[in-house]
Formats: sequence, C-alpha cells, structure tokens
Amino acid sequence: MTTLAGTAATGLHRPLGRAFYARPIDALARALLGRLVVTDSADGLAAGRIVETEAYGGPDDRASHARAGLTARTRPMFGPVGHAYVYLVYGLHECLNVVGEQDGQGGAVLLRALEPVTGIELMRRRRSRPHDPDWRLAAGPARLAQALGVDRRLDGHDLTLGEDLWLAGDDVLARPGEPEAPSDIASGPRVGVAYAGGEWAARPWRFWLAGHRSVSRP
DNA sequence: CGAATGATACCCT
DNA sequence: GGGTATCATTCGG
Repeated sequence: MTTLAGTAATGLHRPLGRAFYARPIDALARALLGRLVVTDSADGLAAGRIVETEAYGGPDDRASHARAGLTARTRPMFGPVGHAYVYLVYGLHECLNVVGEQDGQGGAVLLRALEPVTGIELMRRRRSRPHDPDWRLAAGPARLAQALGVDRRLDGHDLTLGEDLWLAGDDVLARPGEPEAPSDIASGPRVGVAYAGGEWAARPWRFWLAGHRSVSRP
C-alpha cells in the first residue's frame, strides 16, 4: 500500500471524465491547476499536483502547434478532448499536453510543472539526479515528462480510462472554490513563443499557483 | 549567483 | 535547411 498523504480525498484512482475537458482552452488550463497527474507502469505509481500550465489554441493561435494544421505530429490536437498530446522539442525533450479545444478547433494545454506527491523516489530514479530536491523533480515541462515516465508512446492516449496515464482530482465546476481558489492563480504570457508576435505572444495564457516553489520560472 | 552554450531530432517553409 | 512550447553544464563576476 502506497502512502498517499493528502490525496485520498481527491480520488487518485478515479480519472476525470470527458466532460471536464469540454470548456474553452484557457479555462481548461486554469481548471487543471491543483489536479493530479498519475502514471502507472511496471516501475510503479507516480503522481504530482499540477502547479503550472499553458493554453495553446487552434490554427489561429500562431504560438500553437495547431497552426500547422492536421499533420502526423499534431493529429491528437484535432481529435477528441481528454487525450494526451506528447511531442519532442529541441530533439531531446518530451512534453506532455492535455488535448482540449478552442472554438470547436484543435487545442491543448501544456503541463509545465508538478509538485511531486507520490512515487517520489521513482521520479528521482527516472531523472537520474539523486541530489535534486523533491520540488525540482518535475519543475519544467521536460522534467515533468521524464519524472512521470511519459514519452511519445503515450501520444494520443485516452486520459479518461484510468490506465497508464490519467488525471484525477475533483472538478472545480462541481465543487466551486475547490481545490484552488481563483485568488491563488496567477497568469502571464507563455514561455518561448516570441516568434508568434503581437497579440498571440502577449496573451496571458500561462497559469500558475502563485508563489509555488515548483513553478518553472518564478 | 546569472548568462551563454551546446546537445539533438523532428517538423515544416 | 532553419527553427524549435528545454535542460544541464560551463563559464565569468
């Protein structure tokens, strides 16, 4: 029996349903804060609380991969909500996204940072950084994916199944004010999207829990 | 410490 | 062929 201090009430093993993902993409990015990301593999169970996200819209969003339209890489972004979109950046790093939608078109939310909750030693092993403090193990999109053991084999995976990779935590719409009060949430421009220019680069579609240590850029 | 620099592979003008 | 939703390391102050 794994110790899950503070998580029993949030239903670690009960995945969020499809309806959770059906809201405007920036609202989804906000709603994901405070939820749990869970992975289950032969190596064990790992979970963390989402503390930083970024919303990416459909083909109109110049900063979004969806700007390229439907390609082999972006296919999950144009599929049903509640699936994973996993891609490689800079030839090295995997990034985990949650598929949503914007104006009936493709969209996704990049998970940028987690606070490790359980399976912390497993995360540390996967990261191969024995001296990193817990709070840094998943502070950043590539660290997050590596700590959870997420790679492109999970691209397109259905997050509502509760198998291998899923999201958990009560729906804030069903329980207003839980688990994160709006006043705890800060927002600002997305990271590394200056190339999009103008309104799209300036749009405050990055969200994080104010003052949290695991946020990738304070 | 902060800034600069590779590493590296996939995607698409 | 150029750019990239990053990170770890190395350097200089």
